Amino acid sequence: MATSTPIPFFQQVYNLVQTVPPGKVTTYGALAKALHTKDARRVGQALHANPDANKTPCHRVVFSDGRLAPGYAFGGPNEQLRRLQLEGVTLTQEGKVDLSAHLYRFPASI
DNA sequence: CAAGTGACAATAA
DNA sequence: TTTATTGCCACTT
Repeated sequence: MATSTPIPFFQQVYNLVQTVPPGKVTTYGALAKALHTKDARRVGQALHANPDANKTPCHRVVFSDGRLAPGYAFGGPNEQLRRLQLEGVTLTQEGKVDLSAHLYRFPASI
């Protein structure tokens, strides 16, 4: 039968980000790989279009360098940084997330 | 329908 | 080392 509705790419991003546990972070590129795509930009677009930050921990998503996003949609990058610290994420002197300690690994596939 | 837009990442200089 | 450029693709207008 058919009629199976293909899940929009954005929705898959939200769904995947929601699987990231607190105290852990992930990168745009990692999310893109988990979705079998090459563009981390689509992931960022989805998070920016994020309708509900309370359901989508977009603050747990950082650059491949471990840096925070340039424009957090709900209070600025400062808010994102604060949430990470509240969850126990440690930052380096450069203000970057310690990916070596908090980078989350996704399950086999989605 | 076509063009524009964009929370990135990798490479070049 | 930092800055600039390119590639890439789904969503919005």
